Amino acid sequence: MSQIASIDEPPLLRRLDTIAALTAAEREAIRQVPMVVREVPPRTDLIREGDRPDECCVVLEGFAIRYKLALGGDRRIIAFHVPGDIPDLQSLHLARMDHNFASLTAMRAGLIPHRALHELNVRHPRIAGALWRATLIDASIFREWIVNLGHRDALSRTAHFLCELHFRLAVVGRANGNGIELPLTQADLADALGMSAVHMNRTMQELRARGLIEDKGRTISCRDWRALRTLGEFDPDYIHITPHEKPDPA
Amino acid sequence: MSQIASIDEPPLLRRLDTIAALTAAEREAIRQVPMVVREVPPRTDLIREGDRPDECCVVLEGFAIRYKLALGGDRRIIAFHVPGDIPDLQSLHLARMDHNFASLTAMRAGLIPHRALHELNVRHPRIAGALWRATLIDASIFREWIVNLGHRDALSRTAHFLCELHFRLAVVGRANGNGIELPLTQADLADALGMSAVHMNRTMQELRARGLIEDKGRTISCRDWRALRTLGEFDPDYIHITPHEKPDPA
DNA sequence: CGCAACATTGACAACTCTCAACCAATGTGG
DNA sequence: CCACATTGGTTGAGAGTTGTCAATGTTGCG
Repeated sequence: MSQIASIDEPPLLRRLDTIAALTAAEREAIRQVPMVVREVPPRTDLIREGDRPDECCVVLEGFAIRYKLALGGDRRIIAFHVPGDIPDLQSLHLARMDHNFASLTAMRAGLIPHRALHELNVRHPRIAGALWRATLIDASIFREWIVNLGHRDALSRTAHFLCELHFRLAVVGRANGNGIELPLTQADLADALGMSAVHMNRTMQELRARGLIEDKGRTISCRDWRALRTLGEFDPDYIHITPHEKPDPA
Repeated sequence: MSQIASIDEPPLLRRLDTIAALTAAEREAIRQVPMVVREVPPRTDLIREGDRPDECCVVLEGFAIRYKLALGGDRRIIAFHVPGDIPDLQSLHLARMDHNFASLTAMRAGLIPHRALHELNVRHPRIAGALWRATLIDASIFREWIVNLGHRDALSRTAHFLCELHFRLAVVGRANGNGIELPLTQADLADALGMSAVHMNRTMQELRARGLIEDKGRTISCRDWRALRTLGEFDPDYIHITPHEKPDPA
């Protein structure tokens, strides 16, 4: 019924393999979808609130965020995206964007016309189901963020975020052993985690002091993810990876 | 192409009318979907984390919540549901529940087998689109909660919540003028808004002291929703009501 | 070298939590 | 009808967490 994705699988296919068991025909159909590849500079808006996009964007390489702007112009990061994600998949059925979507690092993006996705959905109902499921996983991650922001203190909130990032990167083969790339500045992190940059800084120091993380430059590493998971009450079930692709639970 | 829902429209149809312009045939197909009606006592779990439901539940009357349980057993409310909502629609494509779903008040629930919904989706792609959209609106509300919990203080957080509730009730014709039913205890509210019950109490007092709300029993009313919206930075765009059904923006 | 972006620090204020008690409304049993 | 238990709302005091402001390091890069 399905094959395991190889390391050099295109990011979208690799990601879809983690949420559905696709047939060879379905995989081929996905490969054939027309996609325009575009190199996006760091910190560049791709979609703004109020836009009505007619294409979706796959993250092929690099990192992206979604954010909202407060009345005062403050930015509130609401989601973080890794290769294989389709951050604006919702635009397929929800015409008006209610938030912004931007690159964080330099990013390679794959643009797929809505029309092509609609055709794919009609021709391959199981792919439609998989895409629907992708948006549902998106929502599940939001729910977990609600818990994280509403009910955990700065330290475990940060631990939880790092565990989620590590897990999601591992799923698509982007974790380097114990380390992950963390392209967010502390101010970005603070914004995503609902705290001030100063407190974010002190929280990172506390994590380092406890020996839970080490960071050199843009990379963060952790000798004991289990300890970090305990601190952050992290349980990856909410990311809904199908068993056949569940990554090493180290 | 579409008709405006009448007051005594079944809640699901009334809700779907606010997110899609359905044809008479599509509306009839929805009416014909087999649904078992069940009376549910207050505060009763309908679905637990780990369950794999084979039906979806429409809220016909009353209120429901979704929540997660922390390791220590603490409950974290992640969503609030009003008549017309299908809180577990995600189970159609995401087999394993990652959270719990329970009645809050006495509730009339309509249970629809997944099979029937899948058939409906196959036969009526535009209904499938509308249901997909419903799950996307769900996700949009989660995003707004992320902003609310992460970036607003207790007072405006509470104001925002009340505005959302009022708006969503108004959409399905369940607001009584300036008042709404608020069946949550202060402890429930505190839990949903990520604060302690004591602080919730003081926050409600502050809202009353400022003349923004009045509450008698299980009902809350507000003379000036505009002021409350300003305080809560509430803008209903994220609820994605289609223009033809947009309720009075008072 | 010198700028610019990011990280870090200290002092202080503000917000929110915890604990522990008390009040008010409601419902039940005797 | 009252005594009592239960639930939900309220209060006060004190502690803990987090935010703000303003300044100082540090690093990378033109």
